[in-house]
Amino acid sequence: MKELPKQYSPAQTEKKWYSHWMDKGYFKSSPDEREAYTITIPPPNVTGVLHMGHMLNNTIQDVLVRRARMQGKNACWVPGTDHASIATEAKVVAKLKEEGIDKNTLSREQFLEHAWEWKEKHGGIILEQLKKLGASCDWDRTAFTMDESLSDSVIKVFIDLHKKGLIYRGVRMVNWDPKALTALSDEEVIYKEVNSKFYYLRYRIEGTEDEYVTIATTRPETILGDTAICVHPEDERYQHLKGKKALVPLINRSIPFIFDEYVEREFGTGALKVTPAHDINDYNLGIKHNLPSIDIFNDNGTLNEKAEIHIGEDRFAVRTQIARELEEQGHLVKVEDMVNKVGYSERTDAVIEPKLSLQWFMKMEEMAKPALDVVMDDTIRFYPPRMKNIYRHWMENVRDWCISRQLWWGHRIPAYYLPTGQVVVAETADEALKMAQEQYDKNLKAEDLRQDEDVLDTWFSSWLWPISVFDGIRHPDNKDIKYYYPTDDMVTAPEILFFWVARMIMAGLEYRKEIPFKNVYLHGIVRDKQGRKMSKSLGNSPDPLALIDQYGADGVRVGMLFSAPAGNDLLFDEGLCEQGRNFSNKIWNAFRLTQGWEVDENLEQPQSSKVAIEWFEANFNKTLALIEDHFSKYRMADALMAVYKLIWDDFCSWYLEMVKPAYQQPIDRKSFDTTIVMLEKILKVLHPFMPFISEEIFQHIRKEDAPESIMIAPMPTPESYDESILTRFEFATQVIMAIRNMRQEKNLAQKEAIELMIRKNNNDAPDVTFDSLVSKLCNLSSLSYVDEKPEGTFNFILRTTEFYVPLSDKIDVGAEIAKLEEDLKYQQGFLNSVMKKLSNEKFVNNAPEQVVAMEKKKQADAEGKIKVIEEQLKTLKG
RNA sequence: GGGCGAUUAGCUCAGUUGGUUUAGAGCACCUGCCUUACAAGCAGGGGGUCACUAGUUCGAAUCUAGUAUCGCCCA
Repeated sequence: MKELPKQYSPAQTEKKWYSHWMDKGYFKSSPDEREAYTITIPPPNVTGVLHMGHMLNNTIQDVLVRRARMQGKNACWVPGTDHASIATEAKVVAKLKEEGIDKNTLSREQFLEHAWEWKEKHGGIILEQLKKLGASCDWDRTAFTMDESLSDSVIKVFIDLHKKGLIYRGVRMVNWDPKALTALSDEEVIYKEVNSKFYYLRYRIEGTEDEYVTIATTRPETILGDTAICVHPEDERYQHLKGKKALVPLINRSIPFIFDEYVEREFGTGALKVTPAHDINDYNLGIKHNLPSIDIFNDNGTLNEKAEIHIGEDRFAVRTQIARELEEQGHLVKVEDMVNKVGYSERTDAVIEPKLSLQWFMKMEEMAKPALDVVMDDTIRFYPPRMKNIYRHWMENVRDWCISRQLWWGHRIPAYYLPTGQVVVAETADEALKMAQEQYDKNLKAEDLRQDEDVLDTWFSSWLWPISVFDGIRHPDNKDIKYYYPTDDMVTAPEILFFWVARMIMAGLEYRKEIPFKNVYLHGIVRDKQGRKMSKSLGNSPDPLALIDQYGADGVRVGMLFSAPAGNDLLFDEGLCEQGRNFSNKIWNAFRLTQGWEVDENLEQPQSSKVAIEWFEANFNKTLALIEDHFSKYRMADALMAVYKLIWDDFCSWYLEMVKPAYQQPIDRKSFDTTIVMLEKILKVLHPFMPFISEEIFQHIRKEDAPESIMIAPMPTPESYDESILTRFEFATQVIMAIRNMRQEKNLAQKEAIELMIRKNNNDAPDVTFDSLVSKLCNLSSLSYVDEKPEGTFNFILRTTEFYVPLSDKIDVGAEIAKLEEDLKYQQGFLNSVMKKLSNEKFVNNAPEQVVAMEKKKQADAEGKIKVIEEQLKTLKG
C-alpha cells in the first residue's frame, strides 16, 4: 500500500499538475472538426493585480471551459489584458514623479518609452496569478489591446465609422478630471454624497445703491464665471427684475436676469446663478438664452485670467478664500450645511469638473437599436434574465459616446489637422497627406499636418475584443474567426454591462453581422461580510494568493462559488474557503480509505454491497441530471452544491460505509473495482470545480487504458435509472437513522449487536432489498419479520410499519406513551388539514385529478399510521 | 426626482407555469462521540405567522394592490 498522508496538502500538487497540463498542451486549441466552445476573457488591466472579483470571474470561466472540454468540445479560452489608458498613465506619471521626472518635460515618445517599460515589468503579473488559480486558458493566444493586430483593428474601425458618419468631433460638456488631465465618460464618474456648504450670496442690482438679489450656491468660486441670473417667470418675488442687470460680487461684472421655467422656485432662494462653462444644466440654459460662456479654469483645476482674480490658484483654495472675501464685503448672507452629490474620478478620485471641450464622439442611437433587439428576443441570453430590463433602459436612453482621452498611453486618434483647421482621417500620416493634397491643397507637405494629440478611450478597443483577438477585423475570413466566432459565453460583472457588453454587441453586429456571444453570465460584485465593496482604501479585501496558499486553489474556488448565488452580489466569507479546503480533505480521505483495502479474489460479493452499488449508480445518474439542469441555467453554486452532497453525503457517508469491509477484513474484487470506477466518475464530475485534487487522485487510480489526464477525460453523461430503488433506499435510511437514534438514547454502543423485529400492517409485503444493508450498518444480530407484537421491547413506527428492538433496559412506559401521543397529535393535525381540503366540494371538483389523488393518498397514509399508533397505545396502556 | 430589484431559519440563499406528507439547503448553533479513512471528522438535534395589510382563488411563500424597510442604476 502507498503511504498517504492523513491530510491533503494542495501546494505541491497544484504546482505539479499545472505545469504538467502546460507541458502537455492541454489548454491549447486550434480549429478542427469538433464543435467549438469559446470564451474570451474580460481583459483585466495590464498593470493590475488579482483581486477577489477576478478570482470569482475567472473561476466561473474555468469551470465552464473545463466542463466543455470534457464534454468533447474544442474548448478555447482566450486570455489577455487591456491597456487601461487612464489607470496605467496615472501610475506611470506617479512613478516618474517619484523619480523626480515631470511628465510635462517629456516628449510623447519619451513618455511612451517609460510606459512600455512599465508595461513590460508589470504587465501580465495578473495572468501569472490566474495560473495559480488553475485557469485553463490557451496562453499562446494571450492578447493585449495594444498588440499590433488589435491596434490596427482599432484604427481601422475608427476610420470606417468616421467614413460612415458615426464618429464626429464636437463641443460638449465633458467630465473633466483635473488630475489626470483628461475627459472621462459618464461611466467613469462616481457620485458620492458629501457634506457641503450652501452659500447664500447677494448680488447688487445694477443702477441701485442697496438693492440686492440673493442666490444660493455650493460653489462660490464659480461666480467669477457667471453670465446670468435666472428666475422662474412666474415667481412673484422677482417680477421687478425684468430687464435689469446684476453685478457679480468682487469683480462687478454686469450680467442680465433671465427667466426660465427650469428654475425650481422652492430650491434655495429661487434665484439661480448661471455659469454655462461649468455646469451642464447652466450650459443648456446658456444655449437657450444665448449667453456667453466664461471658462475660468485651467485644465489642472486652477483659475485662469478670465476669472480676473485668484489667477493660478486652485479651485478649492479659492472657494475658502472667496467665501471670506464675500463675507468681508457684505455679500455673504448666510451659510447652511447641506449634503449633495459630487462626481469623483473613478481612477484618480479627483473631483470632476464639468468642462466645455472639443472631443471626438461616436453616435450611438443607430447602433443601439439592433443591439437591443438581439437581447430582447433572446438571441443573446442574459443570466440572470432580469438584467434584460436594465439593459433595455440604458439602450433606449443611450447618449453619444465620448471616445477621446487627453492622454498619451493608448491608440492615438488617426486624425490629422491641416494648418487651415480642416481635418482628414487616415490610417497613416502618408495616407493622410495624400488625402489632404487631393481634397484641399496639393502643395501640402508632411510637416504641415499635425496628428491629433489625444488617444481613444480604452473601451474603444475592448468593444472589439471578441473579434480582434481572432484578428477578425483585419482578416474577416481567417480560419480562427470563422471557427470560434460567435463565442459561447461571456462572464462578467453587471457594472460593465454598458461600458462593455452592450458595445461588444454593437461591434459584433456592425463588423460580423453576428452576435459576439450566445450567453452573458453576469455575476455579482464581491463584497465583504458586511456587504461593503472591497477596496484598497478600506483594506477589506483579502489577498487572493495568500488565500490560495492557505486553502489551496481548489478550496478557494469552492469558497468563491459557494458564496455566489445566481446573479446576486456575494458576501465573501473566508469560512467558505475553509469549507472548500475541508471538502478537499474529505475527498482525499475517501480515496485513502479505498487504498487501505486488501482485495480477496476468492471472496464473494456480499448482498449488502450489491444493493449499495445499485443504489449509488441510480443516485449518481439522478444527480448528474440535476447538475446538468443547474448548468443550463448558469446556477453554478447549485451545481457545485449538488456535487458536494453527492460526494460527501452520498458517496462518503452512505456508500463507502455500506461497502466498507470490517476492520482488517478484505474486500471482494467486484465491489472494490466498482468502487474505484465510481470514484473515478465522481472525480470527473468534480474536476471543473476542483481541477487539482481531482487530477491528483485520478492519477493515483488511473488504469493503463484510461485517458492521460482527467482534464481530457470524457464527462459522464446521465443514464436512465430506476427511481424506485431510490425511494426504497430512502425508507431504509429512515430505519437506519431511527436505530441510530435509539442507540444514542439508550446509550448503546455500536459494537453491541442488537435484534430487530419488523411487523408490517395492512397486509403489506415486506421489501427486503436493503435488509442486508440495514443489518450491516446497524450491527444487527438478527432481522426478522413477525406477526405479533413481541413483549418487552423498545419500538418505533415508520409509515405503518412497526419496529421492535428487545433491550435489557427497563422500558419507561410513561415516556413511550408520551412519545406516541405526540406523534399521534401531529398525525391527527396533518390528517385534519388533508380532510379540510377533501371535504371541500369546490376543491374536489376544481383541483386537478392528480392533486386530489395525492390528497387521498395522504389521507390513507395518515389514517393507517394513526391506527397503528392507537393500537400500540392501547397495548401500552394495557 | 425617474427606473429596476429585493424582503423566507442566527447568517447566506433555493423554492420552476399557484397544489408533492401543515416550508428546504449550506454554514453557524446545541447534544453525544478521538468508533482503525477523515476532529479539516462522525452520529443526532433545535430553529421560520415566508416584511406587513387587504384582495383574487377550492387552495398563496408563489398572483394583484397598497404600506414599510433595504439595495442598485440613472438624473
